Amino acid sequence: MYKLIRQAGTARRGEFTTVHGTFQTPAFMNVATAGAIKGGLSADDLRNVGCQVMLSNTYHLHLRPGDDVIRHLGGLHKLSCWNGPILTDSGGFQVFSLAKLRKITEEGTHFSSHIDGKNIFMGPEQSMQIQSNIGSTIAMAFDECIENPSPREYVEKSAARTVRWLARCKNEMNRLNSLPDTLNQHQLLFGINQGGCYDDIRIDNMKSIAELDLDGYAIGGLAVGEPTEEMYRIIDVVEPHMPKDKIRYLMGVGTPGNIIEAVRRGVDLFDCVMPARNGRHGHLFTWQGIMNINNSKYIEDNSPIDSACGCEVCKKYSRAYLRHLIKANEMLGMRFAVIHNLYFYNELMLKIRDSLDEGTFESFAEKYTDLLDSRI
RNA sequence: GCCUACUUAGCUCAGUCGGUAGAGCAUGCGGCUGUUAACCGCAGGGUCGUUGGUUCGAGUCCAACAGUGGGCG
Repeated sequence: MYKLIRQAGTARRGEFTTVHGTFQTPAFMNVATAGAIKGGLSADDLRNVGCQVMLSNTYHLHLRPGDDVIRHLGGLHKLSCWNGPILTDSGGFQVFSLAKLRKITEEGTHFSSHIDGKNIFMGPEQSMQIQSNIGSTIAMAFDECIENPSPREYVEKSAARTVRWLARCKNEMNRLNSLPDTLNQHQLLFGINQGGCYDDIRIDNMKSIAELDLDGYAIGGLAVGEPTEEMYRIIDVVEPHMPKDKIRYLMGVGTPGNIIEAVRRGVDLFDCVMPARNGRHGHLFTWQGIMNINNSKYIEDNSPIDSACGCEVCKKYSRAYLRHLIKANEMLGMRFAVIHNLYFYNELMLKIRDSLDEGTFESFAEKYTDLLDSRI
């Protein structure tokens, strides 16, 4: 349940209460696709980097170890030892990113497993059943994510189908939550706005899904090919039609600058693979901008990654050591980089919240939006 | 000492019937936005051990020498 604490223009400071605890918004969800943050972080590590919400993936967990297995083991919370809120993505994005061999019908989607090529069918009901078995705090609607730009005719058709799917998701979730042996009978459901880069489709779609009175609303289908300014414009267009009393989630976004700009436009919740993936690849987010620790200029640099950072890596280890570890392909290098980057993202959200509480958000945004996305 | 194999990019190696050289790794740089991603892309880098010979033309065929490995004494 979302509680709006205060507003600064369209920017919102709030909190969201669930059966697995309350988290403060704006918030960033740390991506643990297969039930773990890639780079070797445990649930304890997640707590240490200040994570409030973990995000895992329906599709991946369905394939391995199997959602039935997870259910028998007591759910993903028990399995991973993360006892805070977990949001599961629905699998809709995988249909998009594993686009090779797929067939989308009114019923759902046929596509092949990236692990063994096996044919998989997933529709709204299947996605809800899997997420129910995983026992996540928040389930995402099964949607179709399309690339930008896409032809208007297709976007229109797809967005309308996603609304019909959403109604089916809601019915199925209600049914599952009412079963006596369901892991989490209070599982929440967020709807997802689609409509590509067409303002009127976005707005119509948002109005339609708002009527279903869900627990939260996401903006999907952004940061998938369109220019950044276009993404901001779509948020501006959709925001007035999003319920004020529901949490708002911008899916898959983004860079620190993207997040600040989206908070300014009224978004409460984010997730992105960037801090983890780019970290593993040697790109580190700092309060001075983005650093590529692979660069030879750091070979003998004894200073911490970011002297302004309080993470466990910056407190003890040098740029030279981290560069060495990553160049030497040591697991510890990736782990350190991901710990640092996630700490940075979670601290970014904390500072955004503090600035909203103190009424200094605009000056914070002024100072950091471009700086944090720039290269050192 | 004799026999034999090898010598091409920093490293490990390809290189067809003779037509002025490629890869992987390494190095340097870049990319990554609801993770098929410890991944992907680009770039720099070679008087083909040396000296001769054959040939219109040799990394490639021949000889000698040098170095390295293996075998036999």
